[in-house]
Amino acid sequence: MALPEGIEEALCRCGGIAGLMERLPGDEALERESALFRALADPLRLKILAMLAVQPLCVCVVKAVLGIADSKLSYHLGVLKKANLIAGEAQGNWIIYRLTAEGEAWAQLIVDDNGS
Amino acid sequence: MALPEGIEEALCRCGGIAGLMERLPGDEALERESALFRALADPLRLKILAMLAVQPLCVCVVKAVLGIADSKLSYHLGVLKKANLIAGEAQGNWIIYRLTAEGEAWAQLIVDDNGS
DNA sequence: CCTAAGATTCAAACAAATTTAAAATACCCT
DNA sequence: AGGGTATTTTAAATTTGTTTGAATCTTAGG
Repeated sequence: MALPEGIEEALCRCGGIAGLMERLPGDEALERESALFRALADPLRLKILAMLAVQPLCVCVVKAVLGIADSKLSYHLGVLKKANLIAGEAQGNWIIYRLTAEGEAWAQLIVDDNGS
Repeated sequence: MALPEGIEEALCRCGGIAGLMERLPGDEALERESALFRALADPLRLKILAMLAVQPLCVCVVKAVLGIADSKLSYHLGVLKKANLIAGEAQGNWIIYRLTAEGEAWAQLIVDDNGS
């Protein structure tokens, strides 16, 4: 395999193909990180995070703001929960969701860059 | 709609449902951000970003490291390119990909948290 | 020109995520 | 206990994203 000038030399300096491979994150780390991004990869879910960044909310308020079906909302809340971005706590008839520490960090990023 | 204690009061303080909606990022911002996360939501693509964080590389070297089919790699490079995370420049027979400024920022995050 | 190597495109097959509507669960209140 | 509200679960239908292999494009070099 011939290589373009510049690349070959730089590649040698970092140990060739083998050296490059050693520097990369392991498969489980990549799997874990991509799973997090997958949870963030939906506008509805980002909107939920932005809402919960304002204050903890019960499902019914989130539903009122988004205007979507119960089960659809429940699905998306489940995705965010499984990704450890939010956590729900039952309080009487309601379940109140709030951001986790990790969720807060990401919500910050979303709200900061809101294009407004 | 009755609400749990604490939530209703806090909700009033921020302008009720209407007040909450005003605080959220607009649809186009959410669409734009979720599109970025969608591009990051795959372990193979994160691995490519990690590689390019070491140094710019031609497609053939990336392929040698990942061990996947040409067209598969091309697809994923296309996704990253469309998300503005990488850019390719032709040099003779090769195309050399490098991280964009935005790509660098995200690659940093990935490499930092590699669990090793 | 012709060929070979590097890379992309296309369409079909496949896999994964999302939506929908119905049914189920859990809790409070009388 | 029974009824009503809030939320989740399930399974089927749909949509979206990914893989595969064949065909195409581009460029360098004989």
